[in-house]
Amino acid sequence: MAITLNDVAQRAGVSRSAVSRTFTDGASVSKVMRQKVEDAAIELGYTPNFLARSLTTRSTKLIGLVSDNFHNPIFLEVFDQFTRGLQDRGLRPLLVNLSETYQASSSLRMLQQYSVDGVIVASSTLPPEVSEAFRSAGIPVVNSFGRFSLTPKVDVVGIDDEACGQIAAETLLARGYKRLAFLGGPEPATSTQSRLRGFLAELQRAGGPAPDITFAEAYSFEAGRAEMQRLLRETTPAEAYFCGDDVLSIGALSAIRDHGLRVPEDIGLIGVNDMQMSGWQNINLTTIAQPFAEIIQTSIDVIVDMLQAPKQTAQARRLPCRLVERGTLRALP
Amino acid sequence: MAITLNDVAQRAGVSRSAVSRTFTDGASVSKVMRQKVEDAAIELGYTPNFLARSLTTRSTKLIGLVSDNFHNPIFLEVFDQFTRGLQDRGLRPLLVNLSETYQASSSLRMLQQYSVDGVIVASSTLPPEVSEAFRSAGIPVVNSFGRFSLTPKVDVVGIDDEACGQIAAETLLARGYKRLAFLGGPEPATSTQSRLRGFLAELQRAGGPAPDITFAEAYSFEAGRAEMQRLLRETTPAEAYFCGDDVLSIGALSAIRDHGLRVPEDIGLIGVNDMQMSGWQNINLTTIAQPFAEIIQTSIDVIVDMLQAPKQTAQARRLPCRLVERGTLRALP
DNA sequence: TATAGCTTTGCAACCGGTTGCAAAAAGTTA
DNA sequence: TAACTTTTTGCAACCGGTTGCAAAGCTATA
Repeated sequence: MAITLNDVAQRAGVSRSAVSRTFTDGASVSKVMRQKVEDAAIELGYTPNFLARSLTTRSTKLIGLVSDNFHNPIFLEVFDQFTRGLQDRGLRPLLVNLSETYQASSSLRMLQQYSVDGVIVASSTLPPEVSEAFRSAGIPVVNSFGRFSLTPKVDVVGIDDEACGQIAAETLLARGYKRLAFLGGPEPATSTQSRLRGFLAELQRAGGPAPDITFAEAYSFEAGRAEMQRLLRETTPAEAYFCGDDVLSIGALSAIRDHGLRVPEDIGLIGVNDMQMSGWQNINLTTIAQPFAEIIQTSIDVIVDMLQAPKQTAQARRLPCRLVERGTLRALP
Repeated sequence: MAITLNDVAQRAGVSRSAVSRTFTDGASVSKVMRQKVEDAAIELGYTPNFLARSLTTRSTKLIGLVSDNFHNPIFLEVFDQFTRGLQDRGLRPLLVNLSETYQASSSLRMLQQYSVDGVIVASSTLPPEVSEAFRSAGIPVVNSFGRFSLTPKVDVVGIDDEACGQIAAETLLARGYKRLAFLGGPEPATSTQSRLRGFLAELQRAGGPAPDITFAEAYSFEAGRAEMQRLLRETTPAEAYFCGDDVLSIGALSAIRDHGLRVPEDIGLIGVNDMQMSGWQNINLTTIAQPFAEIIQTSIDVIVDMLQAPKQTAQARRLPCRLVERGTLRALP
């Protein structure tokens, strides 16, 4: 069916090696040889088979892109940029969607079977063991949006979650908010824990009062809304909430407004991520932006480096967050 | 580095064929042989190389998943379901993100190089030629979310855009709206044109007045917002708008509210898609739902069938839309 | 126990490429 | 033109598997 290198060689009246060489750059081929081969190739519509080639070259240009975040809207930006970035470098993303039915362990086996050149684990909620398993199997791996560590077992690119909590605290205090609260993502998530830690540390340093602390069931609109509804029903609400993530914040925002309270007049709200919808004018959420583009670009750079040179020791990189002022916090006094 | 079939054969003291056979089901291997091989394989941590295998079996289980919709939030649901559905059937999605810099033609070449078993083109905006190119190259292809045709060149699974426009018209008329308008996606998009056609036909049939017709620059929040702002500034707004898509509707919604008008009291709005955010209580958009799950499931079924049996003639399937009542249209009289 | 029939196994060729090596061709220099 | 380089080319082995075929092993029957 498909045209192979043999067909082209025969058509051009040359050896198989000759054809192979004209299609691998840096190989020694004369002008006239190359011409003959290219003519034949075009005539026949030949395309080299990458997978066959990979057998000997030991490089498939396939990168496993594994995530479990498919429901969070930040996924939109993240996957758009990852796929483009990889494509721009001639790499191909092989997508893995982890879920209850598709476990991390089977994804390792599967990506091994496909001889991926490397793996990007894009998730802030997956445990480090997922990335480490790839490394143990000898596959270059980088954990994007992962947790910072001074002694990481795999390369990590993410934000400084504690600094993020600190920015939230500083911002809220600067605006004169007194009764503060933290509304986190799922309690076991390390990202939520680190943000909380940074938040508390800064409040304490500034001599502020201890905040209320609660956690939503998931990083989702419904979970944020449900938790805020519970808070409004069962507690005296705080003056301002630091929410673990934007989609959570938007859920909380809807609960507050439905309860007849105004934002930011009655309650202030600050999120984390700066996803697309946070900027929509009917949401207009004040938030701490994750530098998506930089994290993704850096992750790709790291994996590309690892493909070229065997890995050195693992390194964790923290990229800076920044405050994005919108309409859910009252103005500076 | 990696363990190969040879290593296992040697370790188990058997031939290469024996090892191969224990790992291909349906092959003839005795109990004791299988035991020996499996022991050696486990001991060495052997995983068969799928790509090498594909050379002779002519099947990679790789499915190209090509799209250009990465910015539209419906992408969230679509990709989550596609990746899971493919995984459940033992297929692997190789993702292609079409853009200005990465053209359809190069994606064909690239997917050929990787010998994908089939391709799913998931887009309502890409021209039919994109899918047809794959078919011409002999690659099984299905166009998900594509346009219906009585004589399709490739298999298509989508909704009936005209029926969708008809539902919109019926719904608006039933609520007693008189001055209607259509706010479409980009004018050249066939999905927008078909929805408009169905909308107009039904209005005419019912003896309703001709609607105003305008188009947004893109299927995006900003485009919907900008176009609605222009309408509010330059025209007398209609009583109700049928918007080409949810994200567009949400943009329009924000413009209307910013303009000091109420929805649904002053202006009614109905969208298409029923994406996740449309159900968020602070958006609460009345819309016509696309049956995402069914479209995706059907698309996968179609491609799987094509993998088994050589393709018959192409067929276009239309799956039914349904109205989702929320809060952006006034109640029935 | 000899023979027929079925199952299991290994050999060797093949899938579509790449690449080290040595021979052939072309280019330089004297 | 001969001798020496340098470049180009083809051969053959290899990458990690699969598979048709025939030989070997086993079981059942007479």
